Amino acid sequence: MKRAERAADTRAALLEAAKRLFATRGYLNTKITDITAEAGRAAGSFYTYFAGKEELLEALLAEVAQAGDGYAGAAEHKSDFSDPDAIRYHVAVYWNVYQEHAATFLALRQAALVDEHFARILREFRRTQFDDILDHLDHVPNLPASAEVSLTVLGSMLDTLVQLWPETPGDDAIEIITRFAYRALNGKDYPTTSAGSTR
Amino acid sequence: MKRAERAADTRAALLEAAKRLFATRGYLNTKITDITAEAGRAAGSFYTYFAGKEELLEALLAEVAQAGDGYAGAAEHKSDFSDPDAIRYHVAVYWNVYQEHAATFLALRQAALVDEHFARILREFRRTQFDDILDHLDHVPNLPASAEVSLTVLGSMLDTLVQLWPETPGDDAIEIITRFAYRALNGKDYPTTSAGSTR
DNA sequence: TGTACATCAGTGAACGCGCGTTCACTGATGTAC
DNA sequence: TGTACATCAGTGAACGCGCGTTCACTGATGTAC
Repeated sequence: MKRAERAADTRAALLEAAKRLFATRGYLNTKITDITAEAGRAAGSFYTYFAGKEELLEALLAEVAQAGDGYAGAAEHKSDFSDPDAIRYHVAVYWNVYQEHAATFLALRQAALVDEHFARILREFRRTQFDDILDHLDHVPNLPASAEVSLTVLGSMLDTLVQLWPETPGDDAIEIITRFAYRALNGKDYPTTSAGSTR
Repeated sequence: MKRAERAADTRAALLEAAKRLFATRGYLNTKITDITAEAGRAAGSFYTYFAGKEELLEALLAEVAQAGDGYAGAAEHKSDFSDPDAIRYHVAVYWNVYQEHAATFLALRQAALVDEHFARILREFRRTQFDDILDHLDHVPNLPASAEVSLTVLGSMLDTLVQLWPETPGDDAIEIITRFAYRALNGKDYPTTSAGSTR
């Protein structure tokens, strides 16, 4: 095996091991030696690739950012939240991206509690999402509060649920949240479709 | 000054100092020596009153429980969430209790991330609240999902907002959340009252 | 009321554990000729 | 193609920092007579 491959393997093994441990015990409870043990390497190897746990988390965040680029240019999507399909689309994207990178987001949230640097990253991440969607409320005629406040409440809902229901089948969760959000934003229900049953 | 008074003073000073620090830097970032310094005592004094940071948090939780007893027997309250006043009442109680003990709840949530014992306490606390309110949905005719799921989503919303808006004037926050919740649960809006303006 | 001794809150330097981080070493891959 | 040396991924024991925790000591309050 070539040197470069070997190195790439070890780096990847450390990242994978970290994700597994973050998902089970959380970021704060995971020691660097736990990660190297889980990855089947010696403690010292860690520092060949990362200056510390923080830098490893940065690497995981870079993975997310890269994966996110796929969605960035996503074809035309519905963007008027007075249309349930538009809400459903956005909820689904959020839900799927989150599930895919659940361990990383969990780690980021925990790191943000203890480290101002990651707190800032988390704030900026949320702010970006917020700004990207804010205009989707422009044509909702009967919001429960200002657009900013309505969107904040909505975001907080999603944020918590995605942590609370790690095992709920995606489709069910998406439909429930969509219906909840639609009702709250529009002040009325939408007709149940074939995909819209809540049970 | 009598001995007993002196002791009570120190214990109280430690608890107050801890709350102040938890509120600003968080539970996980607060060292025991930070607490004693903030309270103006020597490091060793801490252990006269608490076996560790965990036991201090237990004492803070006991304060909350004691304060909560005041609400427990609260006179008849509206309990049908198809009535906006019933929602508003419950949101207000939750909001006020939370604001009062914000530092303690923040500490509990952080401790739960790292310590299974506190994770259990937090789960049980939420479960109690859940069980106390579940039947309030019995007479809502058009829920967006099952009562259990609807209530969970509602709870997650409250939980996050109360962390997110520490400075929002209580009345505004309560009205916004009430309107949001009413719409989501009932699939329609309620008439705006004098107290019901959202801006 | 006064004196002698006991008790206890409070102190802060010192100790030691846990874990992050280093570093001399090994063996395998890569390079030069 | 073969040999000698250089480079580099990986190892794990040892080191040391930060912080929780202890403990001998002080001085003030309480108690006994």
